[in-house]
Amino acid sequence: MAKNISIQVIRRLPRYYRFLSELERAGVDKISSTKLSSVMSSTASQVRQDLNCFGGFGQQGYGYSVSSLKDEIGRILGLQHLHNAVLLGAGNMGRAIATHMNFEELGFRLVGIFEKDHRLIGTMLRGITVQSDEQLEGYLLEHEVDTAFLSLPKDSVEPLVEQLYRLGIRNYWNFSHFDIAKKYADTVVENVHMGDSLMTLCYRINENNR
Amino acid sequence: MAKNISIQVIRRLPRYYRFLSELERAGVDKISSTKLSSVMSSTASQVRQDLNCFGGFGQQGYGYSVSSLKDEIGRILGLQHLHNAVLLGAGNMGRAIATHMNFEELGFRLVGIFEKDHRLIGTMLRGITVQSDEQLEGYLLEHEVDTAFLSLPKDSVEPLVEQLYRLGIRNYWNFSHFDIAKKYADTVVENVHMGDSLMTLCYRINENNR
DNA sequence: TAGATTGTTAATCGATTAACAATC
DNA sequence: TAGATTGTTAATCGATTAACAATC
Repeated sequence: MAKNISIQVIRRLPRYYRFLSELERAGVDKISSTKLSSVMSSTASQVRQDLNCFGGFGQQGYGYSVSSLKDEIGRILGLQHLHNAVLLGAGNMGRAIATHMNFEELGFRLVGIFEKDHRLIGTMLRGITVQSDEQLEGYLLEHEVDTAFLSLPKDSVEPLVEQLYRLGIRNYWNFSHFDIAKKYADTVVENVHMGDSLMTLCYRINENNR
Repeated sequence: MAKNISIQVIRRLPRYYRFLSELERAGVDKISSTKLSSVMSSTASQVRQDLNCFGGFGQQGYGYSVSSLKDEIGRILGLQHLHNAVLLGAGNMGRAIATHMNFEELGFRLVGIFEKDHRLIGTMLRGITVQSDEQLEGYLLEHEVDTAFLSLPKDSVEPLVEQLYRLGIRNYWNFSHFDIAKKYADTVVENVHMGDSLMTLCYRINENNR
């Protein structure tokens, strides 16, 4: 049982999963750690170390079976059991998330969308009717939801997370700059900070041109 | 001149910048590394080490001036000089990016949007008319653009990057799964892989519930 | 069996943390 | 001056890489 896997290894798992899915689709049966590392722009050592955090999935002298390694990593990620999630905020970013992501392949099921702006309430996204944020509490009390996707500005997120936390939501996919984990220690928070990403790109462009 | 700053440090710079901007807005004049580290959920040592990669911005016995440290980090990131960028793909994600990001505060200026789908061509986003992808080459030849934002599916990105690279674009903000940096070694690529982010969240939720 | 490639231990490298002299 | 806090060197910690025995 997971002996404290480092976050670096965890963040590589989705990439292994993606590359193995591609190889499987391309009809590749087996792959060595050396070949897999070249696809990953990594080293064979790292591939073997990473995989052996979870078990010995290879066969000496042969390599790894693509499809069964892919399945193993999917299982390690926990993609087979879907978490019900609500999306808070149906603005531009919320709509992009709702329509763009294949949640069911990523471990989640989007079950409800909530929004403050009356012009958006009642519209449909991905077959889901956008509800008023006033209906959120009632909805959460009646449905099994454990995760919230937050695509609202920071100032709206702070009071919203208070409500969500009170209602038992502990897992957050957070696009805002509100620091959920600092205020609520027993939460699992995955931040997507696209502004930080752009600033990092800016730095690296300038660094590159020196 | 930047003595090979580690990517870990670089990725923390936008966070310093954000927190310092907040403190400045809140009217805070000075801050110690200890206080800044608690805002950052980091250590005082790390804050001082990070900052001293770029110079001694503090004053012994006093701490750091919030506004001038913020300015310094903005300058290090290179936010004062805007890079002209085109957005390729005006689907859901592209529209969210175009309308949602404050590019001018993040080191970029969005100057053109291009799309294949005829239903979207001619629509306006952020005051910019969406153009046909057939006009891309002509546009790039006539305008000074050094960066492309890619919000299209992987299969469209591969041939598109070939065209962009040929036209001299070396900097990419990439939302697709096409591995630009592997094929073109002299590019600067910042990937945003939201699917990977969700899978990581899934892993961590399950890990947390064990 | 011989060749290939894993699983795993050891060595290296680099990042984080601690300590403290310098100094405002 | 005394107190506070930096800048910087040294110590620690952990991640990556290398090496190689195990084994298919």
